[in-house]
Amino acid sequence: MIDIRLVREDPERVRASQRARGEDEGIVDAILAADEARRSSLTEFERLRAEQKSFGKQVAAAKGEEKAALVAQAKATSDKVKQLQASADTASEDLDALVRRLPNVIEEGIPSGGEDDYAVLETVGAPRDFAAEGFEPRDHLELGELLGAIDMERGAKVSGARFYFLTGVGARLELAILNLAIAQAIEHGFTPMITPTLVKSDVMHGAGFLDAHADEVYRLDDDDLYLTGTSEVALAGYHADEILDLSDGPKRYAGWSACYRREAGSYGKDTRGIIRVHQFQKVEMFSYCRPEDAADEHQRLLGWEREMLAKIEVPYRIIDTAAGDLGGPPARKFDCEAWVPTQGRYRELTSTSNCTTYQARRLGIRERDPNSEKGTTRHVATLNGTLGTTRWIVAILENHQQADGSVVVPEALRPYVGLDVLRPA
RNA sequence: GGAGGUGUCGCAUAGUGGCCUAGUGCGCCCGCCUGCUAAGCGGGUUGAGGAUAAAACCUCUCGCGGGUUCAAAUCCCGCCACCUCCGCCA
Repeated sequence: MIDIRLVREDPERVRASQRARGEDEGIVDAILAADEARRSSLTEFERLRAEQKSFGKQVAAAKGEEKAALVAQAKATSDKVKQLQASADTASEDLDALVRRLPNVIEEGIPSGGEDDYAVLETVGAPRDFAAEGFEPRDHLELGELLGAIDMERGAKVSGARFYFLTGVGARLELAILNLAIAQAIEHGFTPMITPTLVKSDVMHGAGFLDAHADEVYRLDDDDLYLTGTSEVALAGYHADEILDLSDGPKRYAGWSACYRREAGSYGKDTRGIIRVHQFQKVEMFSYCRPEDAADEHQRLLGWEREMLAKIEVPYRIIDTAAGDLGGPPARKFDCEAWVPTQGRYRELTSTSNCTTYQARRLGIRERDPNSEKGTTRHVATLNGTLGTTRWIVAILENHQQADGSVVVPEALRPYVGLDVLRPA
């Protein structure tokens, strides 16, 4: 949710953001009208309510017949107050519903357009030339099966399509990635967190995951709970309805959790292997910071992602996601995509978003405004970014494979895997 | 799952239908006093929204949501959280 005051004060900026996203800009005028309607009905209600209250004191003081007369008189006001309150409530709800439909206002200067309109900011490292090395690279699943690391067949037997078992060195490799990520996060001052993966609907809503992509989310109907697709949700809800002290800098958490995604609408895409699955594990950075510090914090999160990618020694590129591909909460999003040799293209390994005050506003996360002498509050900014996921196994296996099907473990992972080379069983 | 209890302004507490515009103590902030500190004295101290050039001011907020009433922290219903006990279970 964005600040209604921004719509009032700078509607053109909001319209421009909607245009860049390829979304309806007429909603801005609808919001302005609804805001006007809310304020006038609120004023009307408050005026009569004040009248009712002062009249109530006269009733309390009166006795006998006089009191009976006053009570009768007060009755009429009471009905009218109820009516006005009802219409003021309706007007507020109407405005709220409209404002909640509005995605975050984009950071100025990011690319306009949709999925394919991203800008490549940087390419790091070069893909290996397997032809020059004299062998055809195997894809991650073939390697995974050869190494006894990935079992898709039994995953499907037990849970259906897009489920899998990580076995033996596969399980060790996943734990290694996640533990390396947690270790790095701790080193940089993050608080490690193991989060709930079932959350209430208001937290799911607040984090912004039930708007455009609600069909991506698993829902437990009997309990009115949702399975989270990332620990970002629980970490955003962690400080809901609190006033934080950010005077010592951002509050940074590293969440470790299983992640669940329905992958509705991706039938036929990435059906092979563990690139696109219903359940995986992730270590996610999450930061609460001051709004004016958010863009810098975003760069810091990106920096920590790059540090992790350097440790697994894979070629990758960084893209600046186009406005129309952001989703509701982010104002800007950087993805790091690793080279996947057998696909001949880059695939997302990390994603870092600056949600500015969008999530915090919905979740009621505030701080004392350092610019205010009266100690008023304001909403904080929230950001998130990936430090490691199950999918990283794909990039590691394919980029570090050798002609005999063995895989060299990147040095930084070796203490966590406990092996220098993974060899076919 | 069942029974009982509790939920008030940062903390502790008072408040059983109108005098609550929610009192008091502690803590915290500002000031006075004072060689310094403490004590003492005076004032301030939930959050949200509206109004305003800014204020004064107005409305809402006593776990959350409904209801009764001219009037609700107070009465009624539902929900949630916590505590105690019983049962069941990893």
